[in-house]
Amino acid sequence: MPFYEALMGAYGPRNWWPARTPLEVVVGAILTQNTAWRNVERAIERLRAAGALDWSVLHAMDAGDLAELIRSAGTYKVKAQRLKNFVSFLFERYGGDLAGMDAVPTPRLREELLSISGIGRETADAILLYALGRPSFVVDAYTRRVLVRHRLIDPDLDYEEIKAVFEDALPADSALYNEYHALLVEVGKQQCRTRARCQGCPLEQFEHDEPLSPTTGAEDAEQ
DNA sequence: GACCAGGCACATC
DNA sequence: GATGTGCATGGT
Repeated sequence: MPFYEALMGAYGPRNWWPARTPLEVVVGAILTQNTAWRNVERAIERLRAAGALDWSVLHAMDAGDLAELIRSAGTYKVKAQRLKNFVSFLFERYGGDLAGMDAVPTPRLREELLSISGIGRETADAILLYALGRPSFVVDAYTRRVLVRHRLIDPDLDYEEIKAVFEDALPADSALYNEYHALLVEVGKQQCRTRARCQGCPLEQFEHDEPLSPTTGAEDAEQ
């Protein structure tokens, strides 16, 4: 698995997602939409101070009050409603407990999450992977940018197609997906940001027709 | 002051 | 199906 190992060798385990509980992962996944993580952390700390990191509290809270608490995360009125949408879904369908989802197969659960207004593909996959431990690969702006810049994928693949590149190539292992995505974010943050060639990038050798990286490692999955 | 940051829904063509 | 726009804060 050279591509993965190149990243792992360069950065080591990342220990993503930076949240304490599954609830915080869900909240963070919604708040970080088009937003720097630092601003999300501030919002989560305000929620914690307000005692609002609790499904029942969030369920009972007025959307306007919630919006004020998460102001630092930007687009706060929109995100407050999106959080409320998720919490309503959680109570209506699963009794206000994420554990209620345990018996639901991942593909169906993903469809259910996508049916919630404000939960798109990346947010749904982040919740599935990082809050629920499901093997659902997360594709984000960094993933796309890094892979396109190193010519490992066609630039006009859409979200689901990029996701499939990984999921078809890798064993359905949530710990692996977790680490892989975290590593892609790390290299995306540090490299590949400008149009200039990535000097010293751990992926520098993975250009042009290098063996399509994410697929290496597939061998273990098949059979 | 422009531009970006771990998107998404909605309108429009 | 593809593209454009609003949402809105905080860092560089």
